[in-house]
Amino acid sequence: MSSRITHVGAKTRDAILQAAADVASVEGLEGLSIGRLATEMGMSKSGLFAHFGSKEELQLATIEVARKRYVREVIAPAMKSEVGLAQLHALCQSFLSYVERRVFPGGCFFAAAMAEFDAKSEGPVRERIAECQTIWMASLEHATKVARHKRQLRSSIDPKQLAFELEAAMLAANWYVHMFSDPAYLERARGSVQSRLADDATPTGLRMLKALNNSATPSMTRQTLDRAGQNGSR
Amino acid sequence: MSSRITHVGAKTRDAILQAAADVASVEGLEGLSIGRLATEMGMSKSGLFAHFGSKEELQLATIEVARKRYVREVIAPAMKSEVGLAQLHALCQSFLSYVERRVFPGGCFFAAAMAEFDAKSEGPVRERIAECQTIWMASLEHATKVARHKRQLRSSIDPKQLAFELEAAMLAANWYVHMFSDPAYLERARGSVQSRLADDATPTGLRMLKALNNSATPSMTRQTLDRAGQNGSR
DNA sequence: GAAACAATAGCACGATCGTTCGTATTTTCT
DNA sequence: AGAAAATACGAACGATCGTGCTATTGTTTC
Repeated sequence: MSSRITHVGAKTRDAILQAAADVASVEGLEGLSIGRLATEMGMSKSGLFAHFGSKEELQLATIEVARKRYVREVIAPAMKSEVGLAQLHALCQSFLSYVERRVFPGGCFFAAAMAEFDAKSEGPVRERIAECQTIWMASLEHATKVARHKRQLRSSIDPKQLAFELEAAMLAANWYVHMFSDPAYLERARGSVQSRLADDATPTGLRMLKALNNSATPSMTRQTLDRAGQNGSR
Repeated sequence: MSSRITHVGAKTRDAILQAAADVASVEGLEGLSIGRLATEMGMSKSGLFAHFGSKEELQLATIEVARKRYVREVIAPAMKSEVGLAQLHALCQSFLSYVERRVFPGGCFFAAAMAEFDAKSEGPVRERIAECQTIWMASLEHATKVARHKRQLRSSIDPKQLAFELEAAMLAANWYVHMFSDPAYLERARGSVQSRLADDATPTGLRMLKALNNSATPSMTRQTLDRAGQNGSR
């Protein structure tokens, strides 16, 4: 009947890891304790532990489900945009939306993990986190290169530098939004992204950016109106 | 004899806290364990513990010595520059130099602490970290306002936005330098700072930035030559 | 229905955590 | 010099950590 052979335990295993990703985004991957997680899942410590051979395996598995969530919530939506400047713009907006929607309760999982492990000694966990971060930066950089090749960004730009500046603004927003519980920092980051792209855009690119913003703002307005229109309906 | 009444224990207490700040920049303020710190200091756990009434007190005291170190290594040097754009520039260079010089072995103490506590529930430690971050951002913002008032930056700029973008680049450099052991990210951040300031500078400000860079680069060259000239002298 | 297997629970281990207490050593004050 | 105070130590506490081992439950398979 089921399209996939799904051992009974695979479902609980995934449920555990989803919860693990949530708590790790708040407490960190080291702060993630097996006992605490077991209590939260309503099962025994040893029962939960049996799904993974060690805490390190649990951490690595947690990273993997977090990565899938990140792909689903950030990367995939942006892939629907036309490659080039539109996609670069979409990646940034998608990330900021992902922070805003609290896809992970503690903010971006990978930002937190990078901050936690960047000074720590080597190990498989640290290595995997670094890989994920590299891949993300590479996709920003790749979108930049395509945009440049399509003459939407000036040929004189340094893709690595632009990717760095975009990511910097997004990361900073991620920290400040949570530290000060102030969503205004998301708007600051959106402003930074806009400036950075506009600074380096060709006239063609500028027109595209203008269009992207005109298509985004009305949609938000409509959404606001829709929500306002719900009063009295329930 | 001594100019300051210095209870004998105050010296060891400070030594403990200096070590605590170092390890906290790597392991985090929660990862800081009293037993580990006592071993590192070559003293008993209870003897060390007696200096603070609780772990929270230790954490708060650690933040305080870290803050003093930050003021000494980042703020104070920049205060020697003329107020305004020069000082804003100096604050940024000073921060990046502080990361480069590894004033804390795990990178910026407050960046690490902010990342660790930003999603955590309220508490005195989290609150103090937020305060320190606010003060730092305020000094960037203040320098920006003075620069604007002195007509070194355009009157149309948003000081909060500029401070956000400068801080974003510096924070990102702090993470990436350590995560990938690649000092090139410091140069990326320096480039970002330069671009951000130049973008918003008036002609007067631009001339000043040009001068600041011409005075910085030869000094580095001289330093390099000096070091090269040392061969054979010892 | 029995046998085989996967999944969970129970219990205990050594280690380390923050913390307390009583005591010994050192420094400071009178 | 002697009293008082500051400082450090050693041992132990309850709690929690990650991790094993054994038994019990529940689900497939013959």
